[in-house]
Amino acid sequence: MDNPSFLLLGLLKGQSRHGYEINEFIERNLSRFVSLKKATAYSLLDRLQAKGLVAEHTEQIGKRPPRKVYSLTPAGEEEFARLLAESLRSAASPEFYGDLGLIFLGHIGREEAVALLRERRAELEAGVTALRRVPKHDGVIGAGLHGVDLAVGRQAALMEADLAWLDAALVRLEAET
Amino acid sequence: MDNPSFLLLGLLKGQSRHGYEINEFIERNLSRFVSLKKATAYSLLDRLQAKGLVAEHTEQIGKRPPRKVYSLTPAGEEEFARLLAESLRSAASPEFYGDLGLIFLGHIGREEAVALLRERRAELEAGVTALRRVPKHDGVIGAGLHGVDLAVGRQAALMEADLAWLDAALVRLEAET
DNA sequence: TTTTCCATGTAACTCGTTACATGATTTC
DNA sequence: GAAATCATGTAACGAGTTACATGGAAAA
Repeated sequence: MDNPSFLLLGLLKGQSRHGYEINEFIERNLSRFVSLKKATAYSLLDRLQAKGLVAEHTEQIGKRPPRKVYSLTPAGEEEFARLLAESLRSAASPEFYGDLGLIFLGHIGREEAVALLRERRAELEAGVTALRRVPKHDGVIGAGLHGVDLAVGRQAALMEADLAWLDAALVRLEAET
Repeated sequence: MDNPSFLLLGLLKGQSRHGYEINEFIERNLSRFVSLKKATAYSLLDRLQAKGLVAEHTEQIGKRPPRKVYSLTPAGEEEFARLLAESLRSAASPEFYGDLGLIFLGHIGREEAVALLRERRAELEAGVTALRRVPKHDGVIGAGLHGVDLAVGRQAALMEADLAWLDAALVRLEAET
């Protein structure tokens, strides 16, 4: 059970939604953080239904196109609880693949490397500033001290640490003969 | 052009290797950081050759099985340089998908959440300790102040920041009514 | 009246994983 | 004689992306 499924189950927890609505929600509120394409969401909802984790019923309002409304089944509730516990429990160490550039730093000239890392620094700083400006999502999903805001806070903290590390690395790199 | 390709091109930079050798190298030196399966590497090498980024020639030593030795073509050198610059330049913000658990924290009881986050804390702390103990890879890929060691240092810094954030978050969570 | 919104989907494609297959040769 | 090493692959599968298709209703 992977992240996309977890996301969909979470959005259906305590609230039925139809596919289009789910896609809208993701685009409007979560696009900064996750990327789940429409087609993927639709077909994933099908698969979740096939697995018995969500139930589907069709409804039509006025002359609008009919919608498929999904809601969690008991099995879905259980699975969501399991995934949530697992997600909170495990550390999911900050990505490493993005560090391939650092691993291969020896294949580029020192000065060029420094120049590129300075660009990275600028981008990172802009990213932190932008994140700190993100409006409060409080209540969008849960209530109280959690939800999107909590994740945003963690993200900002990590990016600030990245910035600090990068500054130190630049100093060391420039001190190299 | 994605991470797996970048990895393979980087391993071929300045040094021809055959498929088996590449897989061995990844397993022995990089398994902590990247996961690229054998079958994937073999077929990816084929694709890279089809794209003209690597050249292939077969050699046989004694009565051992014949090997396919790959090396970068000029186009491959160029592509690698491009990918390296791009990788160093871009910030590649520390993963967010792993934060889905935090986003859905509102769907679980406060005490249970705290208990799970404490488990996460322990795991994270163990991870940091383990990382700090990673033996120096200096010279494995490049030489000097870079290569795997640099990436390990960044990773450790990020994990320590994560730990600090987590502690603060726990304090706030427990202060909630 | 033209564009945007609502709402769902299909088809073709690429990518990565798993499990399996092969067969000689060196090491224990 | 058995096991691990060397060395490369294939086939089947699932997941995700892109581009395309549809068609009525509401808004500009």
